[in-house]
Amino acid sequence: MNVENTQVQMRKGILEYCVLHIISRGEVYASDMLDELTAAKMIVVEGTLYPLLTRLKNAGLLEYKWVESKSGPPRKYYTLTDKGSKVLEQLTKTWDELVHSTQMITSKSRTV
Amino acid sequence: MNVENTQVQMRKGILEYCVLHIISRGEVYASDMLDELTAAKMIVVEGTLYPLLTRLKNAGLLEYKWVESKSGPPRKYYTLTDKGSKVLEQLTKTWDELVHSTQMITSKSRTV
DNA sequence: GCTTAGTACTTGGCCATACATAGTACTTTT
DNA sequence: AAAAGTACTATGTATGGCCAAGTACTAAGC
Repeated sequence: MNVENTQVQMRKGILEYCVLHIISRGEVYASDMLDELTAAKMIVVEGTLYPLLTRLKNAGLLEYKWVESKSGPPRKYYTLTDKGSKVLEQLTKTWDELVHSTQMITSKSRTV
Repeated sequence: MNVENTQVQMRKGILEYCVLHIISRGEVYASDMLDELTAAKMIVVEGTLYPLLTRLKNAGLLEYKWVESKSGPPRKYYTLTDKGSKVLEQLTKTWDELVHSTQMITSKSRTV
């Protein structure tokens, strides 16, 4: 058990929320998302993002269309489905509550 | 894939941070922690908390002493070790950064 | 004294996800 | 035709939260 590992664990689930949010703002493809996630220091690698997108698509939260690219192979541009929007709403609520709960606990100082 | 599952995933790692924080405030035993975590709506069950405490103890972050109880079996009262305090500091930083990163992403609104 | 209820802690198995790594397929450049 | 770059796929590992059943001790009821 080390700190790095806990940091990895902390990202679990939150990443899904962030990805849904990014897609909710307009059509994007994987590399766009990687750039934004990296910029926000929500460090993610290809091998994490692509399987996540596939999971979300299979769950019916996303859909995509192929778009030809001028510099390389075609890209999958993702958009949220209605179901995806609903899930995003729920996750937003969950995340807000989680932050609130954590704050409730970590804002207390020692009583001894 | 369902929302509940993601909610469970979101808790990963964060729970560890919360537990360390609770213990950092003074000696407590498991039921105390469960009460506080439940009060903060950070829903946790016995089967999650006890193994977590054992992991943290084996990692050298916690130590405990048995204390006789007037109403039931003896209790393990936990305290943080020096190592535990250091880890807590790091996790605090990690958590703050994660909240910040998530905010960076989720505060943007759609550009389309 | 024996059973019942309550409290505190333990254990084993399951599942989902983040990650590492390697690989496929297509396009453009040289 | 070969090399480099881009976009996506596939497989295997490790970890932590959860469920469910179980152990052990104390106190109360009959």
